[in-house]
Amino acid sequence: MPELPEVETICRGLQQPLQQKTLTQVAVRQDQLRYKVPTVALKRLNGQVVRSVGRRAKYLLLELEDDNLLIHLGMSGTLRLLTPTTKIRKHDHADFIFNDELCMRFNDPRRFGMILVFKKNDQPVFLDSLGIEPLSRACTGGFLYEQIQRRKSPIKSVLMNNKIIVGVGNIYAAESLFYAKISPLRPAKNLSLDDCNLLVKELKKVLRKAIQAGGTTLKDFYSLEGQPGYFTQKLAVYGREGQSCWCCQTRLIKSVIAGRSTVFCCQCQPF
DNA sequence: CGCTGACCCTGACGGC
DNA sequence: TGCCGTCAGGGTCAGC
Repeated sequence: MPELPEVETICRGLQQPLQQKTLTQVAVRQDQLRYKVPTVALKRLNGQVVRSVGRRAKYLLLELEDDNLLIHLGMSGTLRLLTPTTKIRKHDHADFIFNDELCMRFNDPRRFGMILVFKKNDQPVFLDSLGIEPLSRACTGGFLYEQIQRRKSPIKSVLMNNKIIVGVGNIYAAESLFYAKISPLRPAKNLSLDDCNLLVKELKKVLRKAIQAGGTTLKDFYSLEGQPGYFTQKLAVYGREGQSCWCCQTRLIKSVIAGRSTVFCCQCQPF
């Protein structure tokens, strides 16, 4: 479900409530996720204090005293903050209960999410192989330009490649390409440095705006309080196939790129 | 090495 | 009303 702005919103929302709280109990009631939930390993978290809540790519990172807890929401995962006695819903996989009877409940119908635990000095290698954060200083047009030199796949695929830049999913890839007026189908290596500069600029802009809006621009987003997103019609192209372009009124078209549907304006985003 | 497509699941939705 | 096909914002892996 969530892309980077949504995960960032959840991360910020968890910081205040969880910081310095002691985890007293982890209750797993459905351990089938992308990887089986490590029920046994989770037991050793009991009694540990939450030092910080952070994010890397779309992973939420809860730093405890001796261990780190890694949560990925996959396509359909949600976290809610409630009391432990709140009625269980379908697909509620796990509860993380804290010393003040606060409960963080993980729900994931499609089971593409992950809950992982590891010792602090034992960071999983896959975190190291991730690309750079799109909102970091390291993410520049020059960086992208350098990365695309040998890539002939469509620029949209490159934008969504987590080994290059992390956290950019189908929606924000489409949106940033629209604002940069670049066709998602263009072979990456055909982009100029100017194209890359503009694309990175628009990508950052659209991500920042979404974070400012609290990640609520998505129709399926649920906040920590369980409130659905507004879906404020702020998306220029995503989900607007067949409707007219805000810029030139041309009918927006859909094309499948690397298995993901992509909406764009062939007038504003020439090939 | 780069890239595509299949796959892991359930639920929502549109067409008939 | 119900059944069926299609699609969904992510990530991994086999195979070309």
